Amino acid sequence: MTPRADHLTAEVVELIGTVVARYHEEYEHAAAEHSLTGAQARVLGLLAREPMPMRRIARSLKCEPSNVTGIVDRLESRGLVERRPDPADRRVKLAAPTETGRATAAQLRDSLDFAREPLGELSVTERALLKELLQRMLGVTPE
Amino acid sequence: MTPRADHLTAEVVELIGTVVARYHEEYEHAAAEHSLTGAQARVLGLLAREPMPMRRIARSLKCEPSNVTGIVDRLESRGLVERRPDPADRRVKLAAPTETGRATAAQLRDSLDFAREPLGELSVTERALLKELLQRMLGVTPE
DNA sequence: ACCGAATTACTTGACAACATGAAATATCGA
DNA sequence: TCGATATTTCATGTTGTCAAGTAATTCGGT
Repeated sequence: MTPRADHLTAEVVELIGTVVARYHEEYEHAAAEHSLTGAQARVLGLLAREPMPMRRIARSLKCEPSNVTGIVDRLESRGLVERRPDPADRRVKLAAPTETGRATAAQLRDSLDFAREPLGELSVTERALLKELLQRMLGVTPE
Repeated sequence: MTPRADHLTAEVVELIGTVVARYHEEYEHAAAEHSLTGAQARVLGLLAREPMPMRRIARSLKCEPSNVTGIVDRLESRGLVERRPDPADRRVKLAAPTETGRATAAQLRDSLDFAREPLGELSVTERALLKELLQRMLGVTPE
């Protein structure tokens, strides 16, 4: 595989680690302001985009489906999410945000200042550059 | 505060989210290969750099000191870490990696291919550019 | 210099959330 | 009907918080 990382690469890795830590901190904080845990906020954000079966939530979160049951339970007991039957398949339950849930998700998205604010430090050109570098790094091939 | 994010910024935020997710995945995976949890791996990595009192571990992890007790307990029961008295202050306990712990930490660091491998996609110039952009974003002022 | 009070470091215990894996139930598809 | 799939439940372990408790240090006043 890759040989031992050079100094520059190591520095970048370190920086990414810092970004990750900062991101998490901000995310948890934003979630906590709505009395949500990180996991709950993630699921709510996911469902705000599009209702989906439990199974798919689990795939998105990369965790076991049995875990999702509990998270959705807690969201449901707070009236942010509801389970609806899937007309096409009676085994599956579609989790969908309620009206309140959608509102909370929107507020949450807005208060997710993490990258928005620091990105203000960068010019438009730089942001575009950063975007391209990250895409390349992630192996995203722009169509 | 910052006005509603423009399209470009939103894209970059999204990308950062993806980077964060990928990073975590890789980190947990690397930790699991040594039968460690993410938190345990983080603490071990921290101590491999430099032994430190429990309180400082808590500050690094941004969690309560009482939480660190349990994590270090588990690492200690597996012989990866030991608690030593601080000669200067009998209240504090210094957590330090054992020989095995240091070896595990080194392996862990090496298997942390996340950013190393994808960064291979970028040229040296690009990596330097990325480093600078991330530093600016994080508000790091290079001396 | 001394003594008592506040502070600090760590642990313990109770409790909630998250996470996994195995087993149970219900439904689908071939 | 049989095997696969979607969800839940249960047992268990780790991470996290908070409040209370113990031990050691520091500081202020005399």
